[in-house]
Amino acid sequence: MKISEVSKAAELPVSTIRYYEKMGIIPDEYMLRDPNNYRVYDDNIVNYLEVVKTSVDLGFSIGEIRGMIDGVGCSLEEQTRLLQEKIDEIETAQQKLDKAKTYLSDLISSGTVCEEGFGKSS
Amino acid sequence: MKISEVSKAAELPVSTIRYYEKMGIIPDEYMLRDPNNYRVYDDNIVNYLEVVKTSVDLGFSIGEIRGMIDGVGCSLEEQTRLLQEKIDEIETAQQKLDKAKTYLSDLISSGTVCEEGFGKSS
DNA sequence: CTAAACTATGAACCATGGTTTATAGCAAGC
DNA sequence: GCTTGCTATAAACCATGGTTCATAGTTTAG
Repeated sequence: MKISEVSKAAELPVSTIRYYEKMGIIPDEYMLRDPNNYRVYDDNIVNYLEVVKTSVDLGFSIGEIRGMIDGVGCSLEEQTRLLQEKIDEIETAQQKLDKAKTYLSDLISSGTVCEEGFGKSS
Repeated sequence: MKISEVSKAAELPVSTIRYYEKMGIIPDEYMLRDPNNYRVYDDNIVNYLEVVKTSVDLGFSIGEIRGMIDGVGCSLEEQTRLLQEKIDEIETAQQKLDKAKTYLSDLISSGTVCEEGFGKSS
């Protein structure tokens, strides 16, 4: 497939696919160059990009995704450790969001939005 | 107080304080200029910056904080609506994190990290 | 054969949240 | 009065995640 076909199938802009390649998250085996230097993709690239999209949607950064690709060769224990690390990060983020929610809910229920929040010194 | 004193008291770099001013989140009443053009701050700036830090920590963007400052003059109903909007965003973010956590936990428990995640097509 | 459509590249651009740098004025100690 | 230290400004720089642009080669349809 050519890049525009991949773009349609994976629902990602052509520019993003080239960007992902530049960022190192398109494993070599999914792409080769034809004699014109055009990128030619394996059909599996579409499923692969779905996984990438899911990962991005789940909050993984490009760097983390690259780390996971690079980590495919490492031990199951190591892979599990990396995933657990991410889960811990997620839990920390959840606690922070919970705090934020409580803070905002309290502001609303106290009815003192202006005074407690960004009320000016006047 | 001069900017470096505020910096120490509020535990924010001098550069960040100037940046916040440029971004419009330092209300005028907290600062004036002395004859040398140096910034001179009201002592209340420290408490104000604590609120800003809390807000940033809670996930508010600079733009949102500016919006809240600008909104201080608007009705309580409007302020409450803005806060509720943010709470809704937080809940959406929490649901996303929950999904991510479940996804990762399932990967670990299934023991198929490589195959299901970024396993290469090989 | 020519023009439209698609591909390639590198570089510039956008937003976000700052930090760093370059250049210069001001201030206080010795 | 001179050095050190603090202040000022604008502009450049960093990372992140892309998008857009300029320029050029390729391919395909009429």
